[in-house]
Amino acid sequence: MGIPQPSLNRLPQYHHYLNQLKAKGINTVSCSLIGLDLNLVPVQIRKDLQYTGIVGKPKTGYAVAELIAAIETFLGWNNVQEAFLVGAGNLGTALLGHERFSTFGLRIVAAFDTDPEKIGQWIHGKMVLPLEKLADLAKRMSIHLGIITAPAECAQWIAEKMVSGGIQAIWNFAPVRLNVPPEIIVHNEDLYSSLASLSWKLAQRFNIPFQQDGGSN
Amino acid sequence: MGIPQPSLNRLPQYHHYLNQLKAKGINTVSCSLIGLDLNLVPVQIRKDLQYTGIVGKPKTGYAVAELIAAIETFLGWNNVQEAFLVGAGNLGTALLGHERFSTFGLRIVAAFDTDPEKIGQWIHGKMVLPLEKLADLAKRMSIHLGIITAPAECAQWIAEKMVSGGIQAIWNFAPVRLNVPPEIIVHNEDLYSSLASLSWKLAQRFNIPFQQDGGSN
DNA sequence: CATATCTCGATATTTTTTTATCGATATCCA
DNA sequence: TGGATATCGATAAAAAAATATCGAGATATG
Repeated sequence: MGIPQPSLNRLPQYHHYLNQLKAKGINTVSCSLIGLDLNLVPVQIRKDLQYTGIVGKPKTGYAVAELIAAIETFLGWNNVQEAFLVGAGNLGTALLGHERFSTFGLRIVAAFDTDPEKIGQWIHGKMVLPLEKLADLAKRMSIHLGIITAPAECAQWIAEKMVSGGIQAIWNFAPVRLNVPPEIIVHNEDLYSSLASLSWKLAQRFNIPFQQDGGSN
Repeated sequence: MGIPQPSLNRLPQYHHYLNQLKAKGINTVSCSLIGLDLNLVPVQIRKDLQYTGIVGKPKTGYAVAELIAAIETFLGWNNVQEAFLVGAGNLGTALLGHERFSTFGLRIVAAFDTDPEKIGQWIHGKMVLPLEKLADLAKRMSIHLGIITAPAECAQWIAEKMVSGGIQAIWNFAPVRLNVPPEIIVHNEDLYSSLASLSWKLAQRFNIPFQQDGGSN
């Protein structure tokens, strides 16, 4: 893997924080400061940042701009990936509207759906196309990334269309495990899974009110 | 913590899978089978399930229905939490429309916004109210869960309103770290963070095409 | 009814991730 | 200019999570 998954997940957090610093005109930052603001121990931050290849200066810390650039380069955020999105429902529409994705290396170039009502519409400047055209278009436009925001029932079928169109990575918002060839990168964004931790913690709070662990994480 | 975070995150995956089995009329399941379908090693599944308190039978495995119930009880999904959502934009609308949340212990009862255009509208059967009313209503209705789907700039301010209204847990979709009292449970749902792993893996794929690790996870 | 096989649950081991420690070095201040 | 201090980077230790192993019990089969 090269970098631990948890470190990978923290990098965008640093990225966001550093951009705030930059906006405030702060040019240099230490792990101690980041840790103070982000509630993490400095050593961990230092280790995470080391994966990006950045080097800091003792006593001073890191150059904010350099650090931002290092994270972006490391994550591949400076060469923008074009993506197709399938499922122009509520969630799909939300993602299509997220203009800020382009700052994070993602540009959704078209949406697909099977609903005749939706096909032909423009959502946030992107045309909704019939799903049958996906594979062919993906090939011709060399699209490597697909986003599934369709209902769980259709997800597998959509994934197969994506794969047949040469798509290499799928960002899947449907709560199903996709069955695809092993070389395809699948990232599941399961809101229910996320909700689970929250419910559990909340349930704990109300069932065992005397044992308040106070962790905000 | 009681249960490791990764285990907690896997439980909904099992839950979903088990429901599929149930729908197919399968009454009993072993960890080996789950593992085969979900691409996990049986021991890990067994350990995860043990946290829910379920006991299986050698040779047979677990009773599907019992197992589903055990997970739901463990996660607190059978006593539904009512929640307020703030930010009736694209993402907020998407979440308001997710009727299935109620199956997972979550019922969004009202939406809030500051935009006069939105206030008074009904979105998926939920009224959009002015944000000023949040704290008071939360108190009166004993709402313990808040969902933030507003822009990053407003998130901190919204969080404070929630806290003042007695809300105990916040599901935060804005990409900012919220500054709240330590006893408040905050769960950040950062799409950019999620995107990071995906971008990184995709970048790896295109930069080092000869080192195909083939991991679909 | 005995034996082979499967799977659980518990314990042990390995791996991964987090946290601690320490010497080296850059900056600040007297 | 010299010493105090903060912070990095590297190495080491600790904690957490994943995986392996094994005995015991349940079911099927001959």
